[in-house]
Amino acid sequence: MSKQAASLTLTDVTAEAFCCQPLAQHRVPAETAAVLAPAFKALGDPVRLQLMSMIASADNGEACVCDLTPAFNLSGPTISHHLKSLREAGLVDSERRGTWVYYRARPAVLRQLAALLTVEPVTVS
Amino acid sequence: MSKQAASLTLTDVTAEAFCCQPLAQHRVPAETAAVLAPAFKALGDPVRLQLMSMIASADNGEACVCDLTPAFNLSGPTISHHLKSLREAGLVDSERRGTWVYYRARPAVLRQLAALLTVEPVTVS
DNA sequence: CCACTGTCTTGACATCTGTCGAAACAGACA
DNA sequence: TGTCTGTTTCGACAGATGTCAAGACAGTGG
Repeated sequence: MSKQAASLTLTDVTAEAFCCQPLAQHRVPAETAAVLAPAFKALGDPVRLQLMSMIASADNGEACVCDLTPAFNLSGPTISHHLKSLREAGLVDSERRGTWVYYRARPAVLRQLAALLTVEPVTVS
Repeated sequence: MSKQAASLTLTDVTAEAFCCQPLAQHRVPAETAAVLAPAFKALGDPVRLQLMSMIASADNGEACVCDLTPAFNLSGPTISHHLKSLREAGLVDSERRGTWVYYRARPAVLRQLAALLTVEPVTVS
């Protein structure tokens, strides 16, 4: 069978191909909702949505905190707090290299969320 | 002409084609983030994510509150509250027909969110 | 008009969230 | 070692959120 062997720790968004049937085609089961809702929640703040975009669209695929922080009128700790939210939601990874910390997007998770929201092009009658 | 007349209240997600460049291709501007974040926020609760799915995937495109409520171990007012959140986020519409109230998804908004999260298939080197 | 059913609003409550300043931690570099 | 810079954690606080019970509102049908 597939990756469903035993009671796998399915409760991890970062597992590749965790889901997703489009939300508009099949009812999202409670378990799936519990796993994916936190990711949407993380994107549900304007600051985090921008942070996510800045990270995902960065030239080399990663962004330094030192580049992210000045883009907002917010304190360092606050930005750090938001980045932690994104990290805990599985949307980004962080890595320290010397003095600076770099954040990198996890495209697989973004793809899952996008797949979930996918709607058929247009209802042609 | 289109709906863009003058300084249109662009701060409305429900405006067709309000956006969206994929988040991973261009930085999401603050204004766009402010408009779209509430939609993600609305999907950021497991109950609402399931409600959204139940509505969007309903047979005739609409779901009655009387069908939604029994699917959860939550009081009527609580479900109503969540449905209000979805409505205010522009994700669903509601209509009363006689005794029952029906909710219907707004596919255009879902499409915008999906477009925003779209990531290129796989980074082929 | 009155009662009954379905849905929403109100008021209350505990919890969570976004924000900051202060302090702690991690490396670089003298 | 000590100091400086960049980042995170801690502690605190106001405001938002999820939940419920009680009551208000909307339609149906006597």
